[in-house]
Amino acid sequence: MPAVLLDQSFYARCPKIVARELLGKVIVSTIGQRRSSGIVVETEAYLAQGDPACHGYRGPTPKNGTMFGPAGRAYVYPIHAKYCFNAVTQTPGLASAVLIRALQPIDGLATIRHRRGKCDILQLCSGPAKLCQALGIQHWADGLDLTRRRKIWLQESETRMRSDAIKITTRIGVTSAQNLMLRYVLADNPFASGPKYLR
DNA sequence: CGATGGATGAACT
DNA sequence: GTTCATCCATCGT
Repeated sequence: MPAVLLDQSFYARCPKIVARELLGKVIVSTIGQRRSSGIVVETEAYLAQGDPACHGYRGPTPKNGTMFGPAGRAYVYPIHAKYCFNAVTQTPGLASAVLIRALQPIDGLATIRHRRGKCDILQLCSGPAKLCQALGIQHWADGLDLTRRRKIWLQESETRMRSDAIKITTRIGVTSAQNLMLRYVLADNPFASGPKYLR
């Protein structure tokens, strides 16, 4: 019996709620006939209103258009020769999303290690660009419908997490709105990114 | 067409 | 702590 796919009603909510509830869910990639997956252990919310760090803050552009579209789509953008993966939240017209920042790898470890060129399991998906490389996600995935079981999707976890304690901190790497507590991380999880005091 | 800058990551000291 | 390679949409000539 296949795991329960996260549907549009899951994504079509406030990004703070979605960011919190995505922790412990599983992201699956079936790119290149290879399945790779991991448990989401760290997310960040980017708000439609009052959040200058959000890419949609200054209105729609060709680059951020996906953020203004329907919930449950992937918003993938290039940064510093790498990519970051977000799930679009709320309703069309509101540019909000949740950035997936770190995973605990589950399936396709050999594929992930090959894509990453690294061996240490703690370093495979501990950062937004790292997990994109690990799962084979690139700019072509921008706009992809995550509510279909096609190439990339998110589903309920079939295994219980060791701990479900959640730590909330400021976001990593943003230069504006540094005061907002919008980063969600499974407490003490070694697969998360950032320094230890942020876990 | 060249310059710029960013929700980064790796390799340094 | 630091530097810097690299992508690509956007913006200013």
